[in-house]
Formats: sequence, C-alpha cells, structure tokens
Amino acid sequence: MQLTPTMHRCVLHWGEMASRWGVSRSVAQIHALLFLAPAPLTADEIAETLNVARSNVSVSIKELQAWDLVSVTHQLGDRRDYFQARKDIWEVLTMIMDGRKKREVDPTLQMLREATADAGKDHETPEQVKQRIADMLEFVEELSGWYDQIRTMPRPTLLKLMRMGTKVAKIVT
Amino acid sequence: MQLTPTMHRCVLHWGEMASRWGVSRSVAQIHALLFLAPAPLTADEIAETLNVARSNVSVSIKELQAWDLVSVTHQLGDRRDYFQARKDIWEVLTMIMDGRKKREVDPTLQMLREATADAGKDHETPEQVKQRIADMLEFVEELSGWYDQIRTMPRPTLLKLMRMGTKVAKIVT
DNA sequence: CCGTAATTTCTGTCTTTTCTGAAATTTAAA
DNA sequence: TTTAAATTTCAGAAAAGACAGAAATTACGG
Repeated sequence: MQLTPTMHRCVLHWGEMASRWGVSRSVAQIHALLFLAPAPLTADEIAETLNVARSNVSVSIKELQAWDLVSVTHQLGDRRDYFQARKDIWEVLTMIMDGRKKREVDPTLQMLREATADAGKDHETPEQVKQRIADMLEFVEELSGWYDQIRTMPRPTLLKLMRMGTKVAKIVT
Repeated sequence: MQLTPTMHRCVLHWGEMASRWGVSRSVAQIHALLFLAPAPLTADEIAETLNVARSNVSVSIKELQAWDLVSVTHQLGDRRDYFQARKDIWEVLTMIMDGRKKREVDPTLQMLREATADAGKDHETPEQVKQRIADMLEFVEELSGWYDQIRTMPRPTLLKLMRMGTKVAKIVT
C-alpha cells in the first residue's frame, strides 16, 4: 500500500509517540496504518509499506488484538488474513483506557489490598505510613469503581455530560 | 532510612510497575520511598536505602520534580537538600494526569492540527482518510478541552460528582 | 578567595527491549 | 495425503535505555 504524505506523517508521528504510549514503535505504526487505511490489509502489505520484518508484523498484530484494537477479516477465495483497525475513535479510546487500567492500575490495587490486610500483623510500620497506604487504597478503589460505572453509561449520555463541561457542577449545589 | 517490610513491599511493587507507568525503576522506587517516608530524606539516604548510585538519585529526583511530585526542603544548619513527595493522593493523581496529557496527548493534538490544516493542499490523500484525521482531531480537541474544564473545578465538587456515579446521567435526560 | 561538602554532568558499561531472518508450524486447497 | 502458501515461533543481532562511578561544577563556611 502506497502512503500519501499526510498518511506518512501520521504513521511516523505514531511511531515517535510509541515509547510514551507504552508500546513499541512497530505496534504504534501498524496501528496508525490500519486506522487510516481505507481497506483491510494483509500482513505482507503492512510489512512492505512500513519496511519492517514480516514476523514483526505478526507479533505486533497480536498485541493490537490483545488491546482489542485490530481484528481479522477475509476475502472470498483468499486464505490470507486481512487486518483492520477499529475506526470508531471513541471505542479506540475506551479500549486503550480499559487496557491501561488493567495493566497499570489493577495490579497496584491488588497489592494495596494485600498490604492493607497485612497491616494488622505489622507492628514495625509507623501508624502514619499505614494510614497513607490505606488512604491510597481507598482512593484508588473509589476511582476504579467510578470508572467501572461510567463505562456502563451509554455514549450519547456521556457525550452530553462532556459537552456540559463544568456546568455539571450545578446538580451538586 | 530503614524500610519496614510493608514499606519494602510497596517500594518493590512501585519499581515493578515502573515500566508500565513509563518511568524508570529508580524513579518509581524513589517516588514510593518519598511518598511513604514520614520525613524528608537526603539524596544520600535515598541512595543508601534503595542501593542505587548517588548520581542516579540526582537524575531521578530531577524527573520527579519535572512531574511536580517532589520538592526540596532544608533543615537549619544543614546545607543538604531534603526531598519530600506530595502526600495528597488526589494531587498526585492530578500531577500525573497533567504530565501525561502534556507528554502523550498534546504533541499528537499539535500534529493533527497541522495535518488537518495542510489537508487542503493535499490532493493525493483520499477524502475518507482526511475525514478520519479530521474526526480524530475534533474528538481529541473536545476531550482535551473537557479535561481543562474539569481541572478547574473544586475538588469537593468533583468528589460529589464522582460519588454520584451513573446518577449524574439524570440531569441530561 | 580557599577548601570542602554537596550536587550534577558525563562517559562507558550493562541490561532490557525491539526487531530481524530462519526455521518450524499451521492451514487449506489440490 | 501431499504440497505450497501463510503464519508463528525462536534465537540472536541491533538499538535503546538505565545505571554506576568518575570528573566537573556549584554552593557555602571560614
């Protein structure tokens, strides 16, 4: 697939942001390419377009599938896999946030629960420190629960709430 | 400074999460240590407690200061720097979100603006692709603006809204 | 100013991550 | 089956990042 200058620019930018986003350059570039591509692409097309090893595409696609950002389709009379990315930008954000919560928050939540549970037996740690850990646990639990609730709300509702901006505050006054 | 088993566990966990959070192990461990520490610590104390090079502490502290998570204090009659971390967990979250937005979102927003502005001159890129980029720009602009608004709201208001969970939806019905 | 404590910068080493190319495996048509 | 295309796995090369220790700089008391 031939990249136009604009697409080229986006793909390169995605690649540059990759390390900040916590994925490898290949993963980010492939995602950019599939997100922009007007039609699904085969692994070979991706490898050729981005000049990366075919095997690299295979592994990167696996990761994008784990994030639920890319899926496979097929063409009649063609055994190759055709990959396409989620095009709905709102859904893309949701998938990324879900993934990040699972990887970046949940393990810590788990650890804080254990640490707090064990605090009784621990007579060395100053009360002040235990309290800080407990406070943190409570805060993260609350945030986590809030996120799970928001996640269930229909998109139009969220959109309306978002567009109200700070005006939502009036309901709590 | 001597770590109690509970503190030890937290510091190690922070270190393990570091790569997922996008910082180095040292940065995460130092942050954990300073967050839990009942009193400010010198760079030497940090280096000794965590068994890392003194220079490493210097660089890591710089990064934590760039995130606005750590500040310097002094003791009378002691020229050494004493470092302390923000203890308010809500503020810590805010600083991290601000930092992430600045590093992970703003550069992309910038790029999307430029790409969209240049779209007129670009006659190669399919309309469909240009549209996808424009939609993405609009979405990210909207999210970004929303975040900036929310950021200005007083904490008690946000807390109340958070505790309402999905009940906030009733104001848009 | 001088000497020393404290901190930072720099350079090279070590570790980790990413990526490639080859080999192995899977898949499906013949 | 057999065969060939398609995909995945794997081992090692290459690149990036983290870190230690030395050297340089800064800050301060005398």
